[in-house]
Amino acid sequence: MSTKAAPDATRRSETARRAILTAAIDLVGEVGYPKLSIEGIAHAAGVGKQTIYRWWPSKGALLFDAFLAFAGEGEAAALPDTGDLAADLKVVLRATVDELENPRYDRAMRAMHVEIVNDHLLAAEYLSRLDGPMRELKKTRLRSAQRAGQLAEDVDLEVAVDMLFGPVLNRWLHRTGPLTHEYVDQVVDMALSGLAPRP
Amino acid sequence: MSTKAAPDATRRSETARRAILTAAIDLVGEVGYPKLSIEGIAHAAGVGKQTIYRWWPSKGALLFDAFLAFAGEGEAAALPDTGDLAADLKVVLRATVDELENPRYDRAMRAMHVEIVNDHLLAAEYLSRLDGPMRELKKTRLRSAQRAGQLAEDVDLEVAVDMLFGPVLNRWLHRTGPLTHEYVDQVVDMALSGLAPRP
Amino acid sequence: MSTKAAPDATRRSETARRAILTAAIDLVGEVGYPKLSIEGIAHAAGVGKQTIYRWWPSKGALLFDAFLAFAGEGEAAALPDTGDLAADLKVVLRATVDELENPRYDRAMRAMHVEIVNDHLLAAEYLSRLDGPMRELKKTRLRSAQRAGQLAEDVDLEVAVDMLFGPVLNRWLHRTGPLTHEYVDQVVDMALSGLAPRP
Amino acid sequence: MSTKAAPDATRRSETARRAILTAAIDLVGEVGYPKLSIEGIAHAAGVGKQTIYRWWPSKGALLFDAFLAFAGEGEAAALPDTGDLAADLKVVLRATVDELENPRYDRAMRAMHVEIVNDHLLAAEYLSRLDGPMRELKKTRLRSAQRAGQLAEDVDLEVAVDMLFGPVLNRWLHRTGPLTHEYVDQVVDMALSGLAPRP
DNA sequence: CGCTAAACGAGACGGTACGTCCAGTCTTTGC
DNA sequence: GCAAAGACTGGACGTACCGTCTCGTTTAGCG
Repeated sequence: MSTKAAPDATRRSETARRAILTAAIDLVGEVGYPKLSIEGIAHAAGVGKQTIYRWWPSKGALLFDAFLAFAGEGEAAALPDTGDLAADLKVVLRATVDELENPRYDRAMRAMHVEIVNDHLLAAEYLSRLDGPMRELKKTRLRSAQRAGQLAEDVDLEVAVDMLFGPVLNRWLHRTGPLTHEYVDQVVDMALSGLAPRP
Repeated sequence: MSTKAAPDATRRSETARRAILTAAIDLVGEVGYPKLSIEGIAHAAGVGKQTIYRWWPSKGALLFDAFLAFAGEGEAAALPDTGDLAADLKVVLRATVDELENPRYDRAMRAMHVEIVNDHLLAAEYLSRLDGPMRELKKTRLRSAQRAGQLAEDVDLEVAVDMLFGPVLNRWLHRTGPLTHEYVDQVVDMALSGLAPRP
Repeated sequence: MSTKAAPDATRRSETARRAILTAAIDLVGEVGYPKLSIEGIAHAAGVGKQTIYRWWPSKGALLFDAFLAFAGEGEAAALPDTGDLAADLKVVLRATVDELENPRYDRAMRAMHVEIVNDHLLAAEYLSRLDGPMRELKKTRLRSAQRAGQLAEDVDLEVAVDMLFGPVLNRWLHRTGPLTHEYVDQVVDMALSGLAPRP
Repeated sequence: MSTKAAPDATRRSETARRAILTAAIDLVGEVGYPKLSIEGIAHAAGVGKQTIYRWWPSKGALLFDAFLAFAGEGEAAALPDTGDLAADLKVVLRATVDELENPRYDRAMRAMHVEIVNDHLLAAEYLSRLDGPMRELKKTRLRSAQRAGQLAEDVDLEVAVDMLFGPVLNRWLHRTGPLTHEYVDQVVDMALSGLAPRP
């Protein structure tokens, strides 16, 4: 039995919640993650610090919610399926890099990744609430391709998703090279046809 | 012309430098990156804080040097080349995941990545001093394979490296799944033969 | 208009305030003024440094408040007035030197003077809150003596106070000689009758 | 037997010594005592820190020497003796307040007093090398007046000096009022004739 | 006159304290 | 009766100096 009363979510102020999430996203975009502080968010949101601590266990969790609330809003329910797997994947990956090139989105996304890298719980949360659903959509599209004979039957879809998105995400995070449409096209083509020579 | 006199490197204490780098690596392994402090490193190294600030501009730069000093020591000069590309790549990637599974290495590596993600200058340093040389070794091995007809002639080696290592690094950083030998074997096979069905 | 919000005095913790003042006086008595540090006071008072910086602009101001709080507590409302001016003044000055001989008081007092000597604002504060009121009491007693014909009518009381207390304070601060009851008696007698021979 | 070789005064660099003393006086006049640092003096004098530490045990001792070297240069060998005691004393005291009103002198003098107040050894040094000789001159003049019948025969000259200079020094140090020629005239007159009414 | 030892400038070193910022908790007050 | 406001303890930040300790480089005096 806990001595500390759990906050009663029914009484939660929706105004405050929105203000906090908005302030968090705005601030991380303005000052960058390393200079982001709870105090700064509270001030910008016109909210007491306690109101933040009452509802979020960590800066990462707050950032995560903020990210979900804004980035996740216009999320598609399914990936395009024109029948041409390569073309569809290129569309999706090009959209992804376009998003990542937007400085606001980029900064928030990097901030979230920084938190995830060092916080197991947050990583789990991320997997189940953001990465998981997205991954499911991708696997659905790949499964459709598999049925259409455009993907080898013995391909592990989980790994296939990694093959397509891993290189791109990695290049973005580590800035190992420019993130262009040409690059993602190459990745898609290479992933589909393989590095080894075709007979 | 700078108004601030640069420290005179010839008078630098090698003892202090080693103690600081060692302490940094040790501490990041013990307490993790978010709880790592310059003050803590200085104390553990038996060194004044100023001695750290005199020689490193940021915690990230220090971490980077520490990482270079220790992780880079036993670095191979070339990747194995037995003639069997797939087997060689699997050896390398298995060794990589083994390293990443070592908690000490894992924590230091994550710490460095966190710094790199938010610090352009450090990222550039990382590219030129750590990632670049490693990438060159990988490309050399792939080039050899290309000459041997085990790799398609039109493959962009830069992207090929991304295809092989990106998925693994990504899974490690984001913990999207277990990092096993089986997984890297799958990645290598899939990258070489492609996702599309072979005729 | 200030950009920095002034602290809200109504929310101030009386507990912390008392602990800080007490610690300041105790520490200056123990380690002496030159080794007195804000950090030391904060630690001894079980208080965060910020709580000191929030309410006092300088070490001198804190010391001054501490001094006021403790030394000023048992302050007399008026100087003795038995009708015998010389005797009354000797009583007061003897009490003063007794206080100054108390090492605790002596150290705190010296510390305050050091701050005052180099800080105009603090000096002004000192004049209005400590020296001024005391001086008024002294002048009141002298005025009474003047009415009783024991003091020349054309004597400037301000200067008269200096004549009586200046030599004693000076000898104390500069240690130009022993501070004894005999000495203050001499000062009083000499100030009243003058150095020139009486006819 | 000491392990530490005493510095060999015969090899001492007169250039460095002068540069240090000059820099000390200049700096204390510019930045004030509380912001005066050994490092700053060394830099301004174009001298290594060690050269200061080699020859002076403390900042106070250095300041004291600097003060002696500059303030003591034009020191008179005797006080004026025109036969008119009051006039002579007024001349001396007016000259004193003029000096104290010079900001450069004022700051250096205050700095020295601060050191003296908290350092017994320095205070003793001050008494024997600066205050003592000056006091002797003053007593000599008073003794002359005593012989001329302008001073009561039973007056303790030590205390008499305090009566004349104590009030002025005190007003200067504590800024209890303006330091004017009128003020010192009043002090001299009052000290000579006494506060009590003359019959 | 050339050797040598000390003093010199420079500045890195282990430290202490500075004054600021923020984390996370606790308290008061206004709506 | 909740939440804004914000004071509280705690502790890391990056800076400034402390006093000590080498470094090479003059420089003085002796042999």
